[in-house]
Amino acid sequence: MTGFVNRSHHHSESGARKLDDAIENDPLFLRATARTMMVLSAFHEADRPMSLTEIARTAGLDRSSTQRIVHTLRQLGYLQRDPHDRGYIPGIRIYDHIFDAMRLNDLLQPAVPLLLDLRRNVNERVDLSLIDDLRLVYAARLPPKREVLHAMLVGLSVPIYCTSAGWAMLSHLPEDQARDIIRRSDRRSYTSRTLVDEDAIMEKASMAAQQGYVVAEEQLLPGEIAIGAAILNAERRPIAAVTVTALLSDWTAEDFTHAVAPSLVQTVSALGRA
Amino acid sequence: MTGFVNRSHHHSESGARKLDDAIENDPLFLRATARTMMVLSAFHEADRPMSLTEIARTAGLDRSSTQRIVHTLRQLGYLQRDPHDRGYIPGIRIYDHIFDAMRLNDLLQPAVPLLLDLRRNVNERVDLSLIDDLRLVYAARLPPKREVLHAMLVGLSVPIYCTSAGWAMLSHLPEDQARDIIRRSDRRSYTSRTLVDEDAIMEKASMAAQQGYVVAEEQLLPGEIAIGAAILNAERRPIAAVTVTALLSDWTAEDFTHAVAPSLVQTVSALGRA
DNA sequence: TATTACTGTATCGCTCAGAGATACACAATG
DNA sequence: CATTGTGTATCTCTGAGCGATACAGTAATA
Repeated sequence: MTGFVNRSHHHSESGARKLDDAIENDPLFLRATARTMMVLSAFHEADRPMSLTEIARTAGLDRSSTQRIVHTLRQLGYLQRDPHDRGYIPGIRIYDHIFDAMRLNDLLQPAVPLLLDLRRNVNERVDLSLIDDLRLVYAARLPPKREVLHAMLVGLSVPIYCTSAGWAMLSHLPEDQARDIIRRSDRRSYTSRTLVDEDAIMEKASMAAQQGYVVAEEQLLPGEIAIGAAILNAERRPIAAVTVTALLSDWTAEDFTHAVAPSLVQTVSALGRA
Repeated sequence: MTGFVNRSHHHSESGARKLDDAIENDPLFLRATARTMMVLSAFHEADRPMSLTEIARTAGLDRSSTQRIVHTLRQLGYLQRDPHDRGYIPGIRIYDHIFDAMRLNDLLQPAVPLLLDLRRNVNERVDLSLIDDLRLVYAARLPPKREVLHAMLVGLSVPIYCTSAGWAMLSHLPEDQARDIIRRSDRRSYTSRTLVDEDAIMEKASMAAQQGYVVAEEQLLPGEIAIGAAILNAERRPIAAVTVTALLSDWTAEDFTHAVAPSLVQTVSALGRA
């Protein structure tokens, strides 16, 4: 158990399969570009440096093509050898791109001060996540005092179907779209309390619709409680969500809700207007 | 003035030029892969959504090729249209890769708790940066209470020649390598106090060598003071640096140094052993 | 209202970039 | 010792994709 929720719900249907379809029908689709990104994506599956053969297998390419792509990406700084020369790892140039992505995201810039205010009010972990099909991807994370790396990492993704933020997003979608997301999700039980039943999840979404927020207890991790609310754009479609996360050892569910919900709702509504 | 230091010191010598060289001599170098990454890199130069033509010009490609690459990257989620449909911006899939890069970096994982300890001791901003040729790239950032986005962004890069962390790195390199880095740097004066003279910079490096840390006053931003120290790997080569940054309105240089230096030195030495 | 200059999008031949088979030196296994 | 991994290198043949060209829509000019 690595503690990372990522890597479990991949969005690539066996990688190469999707590629074939695109090539057939789409004359503008470049195989070479897709292959390049598939090599970079191969590291999603890994928890240690990867060998050329491993990358090839994971990306669904042959060793020769992989060799050339890896070689090129290495020249460019997007891949590098592990410090102990045990394999390849993502290179430092990746950092440039996340910087650009966040810099050019016009939700993030105004969000940070408001998120900091929220954290000061509630004094618990505050995260902002962006929607990506079936996932929520953390884009800004404000960890409390004592934390470990993974709680700080931008880019961690969690499923929609079993998170408070996810339920809050579902509550702002038409019912058929919401159900479609739930159905397509690979619903696994992260804890004994994880919701996997479609109707039970829709129930949570409707609570979110009524209240403007929704609470999730022990959906991803035992002992964890989270409250989430969605951020809507001008067309009232959900584009992001804010989550406050705490430990059940510190709060009862009711106390937590009463303490946090008002500030949270105020924050997301301010972000929606921005 | 955007407040971002990035985008000033690019590492690509006109982009296309470097590509030509590589293709000539290197049979394993894939033009298509390089072109793909050049399209993604085009956003380094931008501070707003980019049009196809802008991307093409910045990446040094023609519009047709750019169209196909952009189209493909968009299908894959690495690019997306701006919410207001004013142009292209980096897509959400980028976040996956930074997550992988940080997750697989075996310096970061053990570093975070130590950096948090350090920040608790000094109660000022703490950053960990990785070396990349002439640059330092922020990989972990612990902002103090009140901050804005850019102070939190992983992937921001700053020059080596005019930062405390950079001087600390230089102090652990052979003199010729250090001077080479300085000479190749595009030395601009960010403030009136920015050091641009090679010997003056080497002087700072030698101070870092003696003390194990070095202080930089108003090198990048007026009113800012920073203290940096290098992290060495097993072969005693500098691979990263830790910086503590504060405001001159809160500290005199001496007070700051006395308060922070011991904790900082202890932190980097612990990280070096890890 | 025309005009000019942008957008994004689409089509189509020709050709060289690159796919993929194959080989090799080396290291770490059994 | 054989086996299976690693990274690296070389070659031929072909179809992926280069880049020219065109077009509809929009925005800002005159």
